[in-house]
Amino acid sequence: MTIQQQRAEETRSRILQAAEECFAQDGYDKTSVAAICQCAGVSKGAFYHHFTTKHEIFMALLNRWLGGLDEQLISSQSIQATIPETLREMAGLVGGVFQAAENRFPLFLEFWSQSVRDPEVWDITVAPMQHYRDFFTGMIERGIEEGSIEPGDPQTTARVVVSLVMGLLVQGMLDPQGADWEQVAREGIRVLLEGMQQKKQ
Amino acid sequence: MTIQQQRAEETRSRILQAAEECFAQDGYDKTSVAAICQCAGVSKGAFYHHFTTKHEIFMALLNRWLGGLDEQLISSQSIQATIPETLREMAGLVGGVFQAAENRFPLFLEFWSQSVRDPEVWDITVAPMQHYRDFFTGMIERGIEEGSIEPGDPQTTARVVVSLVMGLLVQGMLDPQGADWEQVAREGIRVLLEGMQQKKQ
DNA sequence: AAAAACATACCGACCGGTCGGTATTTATCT
DNA sequence: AGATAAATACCGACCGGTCGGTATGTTTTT
Repeated sequence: MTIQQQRAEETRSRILQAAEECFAQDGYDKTSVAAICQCAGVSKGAFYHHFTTKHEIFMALLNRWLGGLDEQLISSQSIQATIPETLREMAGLVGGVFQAAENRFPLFLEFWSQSVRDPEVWDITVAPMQHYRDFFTGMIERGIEEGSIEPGDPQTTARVVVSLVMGLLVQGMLDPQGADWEQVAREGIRVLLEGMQQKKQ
Repeated sequence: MTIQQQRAEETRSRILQAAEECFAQDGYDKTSVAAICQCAGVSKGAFYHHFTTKHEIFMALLNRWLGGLDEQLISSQSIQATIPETLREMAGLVGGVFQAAENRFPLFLEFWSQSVRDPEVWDITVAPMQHYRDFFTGMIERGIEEGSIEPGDPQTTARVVVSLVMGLLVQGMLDPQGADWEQVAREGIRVLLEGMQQKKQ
């Protein structure tokens, strides 16, 4: 990689960083390209050299953000543990996720809001949801196999889990100080598992 | 009420209706006052005769929408039933709520998105959440009293319930065709109750 | 010198809000 | 009851300003 390419990529990432901050702070529409440029310390020419459109940089951010999120969650499952144990462990991670992504949450809402209008945004916003759905469906199925979860429709049960997590996310986004959301997550998963587990009769 | 007042209120509600449609379709920022006027079939003068600001009509819509929602939910609790029965019944209502408010969902997301930036919007958007929290807290407390729910922190449990409902809402908003959300709601409440109920040992 | 990486000046479109004017209804006076 | 004044409801041209995007020039690397 040449010196010039290095420099270019540095500028590119500076612009991305600045755009993320601006979008999170003021929303997509109210963030002007000029504001992004000023925040990044570059000119408009630099911006339009690296991105063809304001919309494009928005999509770039969305992809980067979702990619990272996905990686983090999938890698957090241990193999030797029981399904309920794994789920409980994942609930414990919620607090970390909240803290790590706290300032990106407004951007998240922005994505959702845009996805109603823009099919392109919809695709990559809703896809992860279905992805997690499948992920949890697999877990539930294995739980039923190993006998730790009561037989039932894994699809529906998985949707219930995802719904709970989504709800936690939204509440955490809108009212971060409203509760200890990590604790609520743990309690929620606990109760859900209690309701899903085989009763010893 | 005089003829002139009738006429005025008719135009006013026409503008409100048009604004609701436009905001839901294009979002707050991208909806121009001119577009609202065209959709309502009135002039800009009429608009600014009835509302002082674009922001004001947004708030008017928000208030109207939340008022209706609140009424609907609170009135749906029967007194003679057991707490778990009441909760199950409320879960059954979800389908109706979804169908009734389907085209308003984008507006809902818009409200949330705005609430991150606008404290005024935040107040009246997040307040209902706390309201429902208290509402469910009361129900859980009564459930504990009547012995149908295992003792624990009613606050946290209530937050779990609200989270589940919120998550269902979001998923239903973003992917209405993705599942039979009413069924998921019923199943979710069922599992939660199963986990919360006193085990006969 | 050719190309990449920027900078700057600028354009046309649009938007929220204003304002002077008009038409219709309502109140007041004779 | 008829005339007149006042208030209400509404119209639509217009303005200051912003914004996304472009065209062109300048510097730096290859």
